Amino acid sequence: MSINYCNPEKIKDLFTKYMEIHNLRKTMERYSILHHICMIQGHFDVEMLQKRLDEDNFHVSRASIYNTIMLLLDARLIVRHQFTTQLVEYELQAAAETHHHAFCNYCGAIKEVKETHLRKEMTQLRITKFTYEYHSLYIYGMCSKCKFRLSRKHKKENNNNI
Amino acid sequence: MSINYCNPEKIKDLFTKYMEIHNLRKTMERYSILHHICMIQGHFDVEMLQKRLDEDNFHVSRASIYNTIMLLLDARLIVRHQFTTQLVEYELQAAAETHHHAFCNYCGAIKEVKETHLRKEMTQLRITKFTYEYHSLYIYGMCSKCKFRLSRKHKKENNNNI
DNA sequence: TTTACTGCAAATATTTTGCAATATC
DNA sequence: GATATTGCAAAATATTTGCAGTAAA
Repeated sequence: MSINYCNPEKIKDLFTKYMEIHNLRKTMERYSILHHICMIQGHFDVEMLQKRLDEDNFHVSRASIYNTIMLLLDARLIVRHQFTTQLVEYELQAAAETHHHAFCNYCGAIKEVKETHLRKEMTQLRITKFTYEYHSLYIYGMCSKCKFRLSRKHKKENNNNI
Repeated sequence: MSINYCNPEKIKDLFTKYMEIHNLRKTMERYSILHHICMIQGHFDVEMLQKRLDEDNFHVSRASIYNTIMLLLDARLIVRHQFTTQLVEYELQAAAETHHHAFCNYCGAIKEVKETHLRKEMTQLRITKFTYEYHSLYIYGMCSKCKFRLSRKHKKENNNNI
């Protein structure tokens, strides 16, 4: 149930500005990658992104995708998530800043959590000899489905022992 | 400047208890790996851990190190950090819970931040349909050294333009 | 005695790199 | 026209897996 709170045109303009400042070339590949990222609801990984581009008949090499993702990270237009060892995911910064992430340790589900109070506190955090730029907060635990499933399993096992 | 706030004996006992509950075998390898982790000040990676074990004439295979790390993560005795794409690091949970981490985007330095207020708030966080177990908070920004270095570089460039 | 665990090597997965071709400025 | 960027394939890196031997229970 994630909504992209993004304005694709605005994000594109920010990227253009970023590339101009850094004397980078504004290639079709880079714009196309960003465009498809804006079209994805929620998280994505490199695999998924390339598949979407291919489906849209715009093939971009793996190397270029990694290159562009690096630029977008540096431009602070996307953020990187890694909840488990296996999978690296990304998300539009514009979408990510609207919520925290709660990860279920038992089924891997990711729940988006609105919590403006905490976010405000952290943005106001002052660390000595350190200039705050951004942060990431991941909350780990058990989702309600798993809690229900595991409590039933537990009951069943106890009954079997009688 | 990181201190291991660990009591190796206590941590070993917790691991023993964990293995007994889960019907796992208490092997020399597993205890040796945990022992060496307790001896490391601050963060470590798989490479470093194996090197330390080898230096102590206790060779353990890569596979067993990964296996044991997985158990220790599951037992909540160590935590996993990944500040960048390249490097996965681990840390004793007992040490990690005493601080947050602030990562410098420009030189990669990791600063440990004492901030009990935030930690308490997060532990008290209640999310609907979700049972909190633990969280991770990373703060990203610029350390004072890089700020100084970059401001000097900037000044120098401006002078050259005159 | 049973079988979980280990070491080793091979397999898998992910990301980076070298280089010739191409497209941007 | 100069050169940054791309695609491709190969290389580098990190993690997992299969299997035979070993050791914990």
